[in-house]
Amino acid sequence: MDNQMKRGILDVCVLAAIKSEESYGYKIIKDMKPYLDMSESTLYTILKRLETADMLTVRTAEHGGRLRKYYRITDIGLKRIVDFKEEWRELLSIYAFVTKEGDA
Amino acid sequence: MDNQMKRGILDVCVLAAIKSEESYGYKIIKDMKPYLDMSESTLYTILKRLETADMLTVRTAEHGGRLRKYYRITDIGLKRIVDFKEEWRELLSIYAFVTKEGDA
DNA sequence: TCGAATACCTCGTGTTATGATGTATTACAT
DNA sequence: ATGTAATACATCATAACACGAGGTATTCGA
Repeated sequence: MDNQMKRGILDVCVLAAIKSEESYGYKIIKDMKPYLDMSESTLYTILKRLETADMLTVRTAEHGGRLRKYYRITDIGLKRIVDFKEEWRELLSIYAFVTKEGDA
Repeated sequence: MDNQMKRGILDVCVLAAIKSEESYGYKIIKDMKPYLDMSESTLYTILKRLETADMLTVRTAEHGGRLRKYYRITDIGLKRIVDFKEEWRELLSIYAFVTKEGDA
């Protein structure tokens, strides 16, 4: 998918990936893979951003001799998903505009 | 709607606005208003970009003592709209991902 | 033993939406 | 006649942000 197209939805995708249970970077990318490709550099940037925005919390834990950072969604993060659903309605309206009238 | 969210669809919206018949900047903004707010600076940037990409052609004509630049979509522009419909399917899949499983 | 997988991170770059600002003319109300 | 909105175009600086390239370090299977 187009780079620009991804803006605005990547954040929400990451939040969705940790919605039901906490997860960590490497796993989030793999979970999202079937739906959307996201580079590691992008993911870690987003995770930092979401943390700053208090949409998720982080905890570091050891796993198999390596450190993992587990991310858990917050109420603010959950609200972001709800807001996205609102925005989706606007998107539907725009999609209708793009595909309507004198359609080629 | 979120600023970032608009990326990737603004181009297509402008193309859709001139799809059935040529139009000009000021009118395009008004036509899109019910669906999406776009500032003038954004529109003229996009029009320039689409022209460079050969997705539209321009012709200047006088109207009521003022100059207007009329934009007409090209085959490449029409193809862009078709491609967008493809991308839309991916978006639907992402939307499903965001709203599914353990939904809050 | 050696590469792939796991797991994290930073930095520079290119794209781009927008507010602020500018230039002109026309239309309309006061 | 005077001013204000509407029409119509454009540029520039700025900030957001996705990504490739590059870096570090450990574990595990061939």
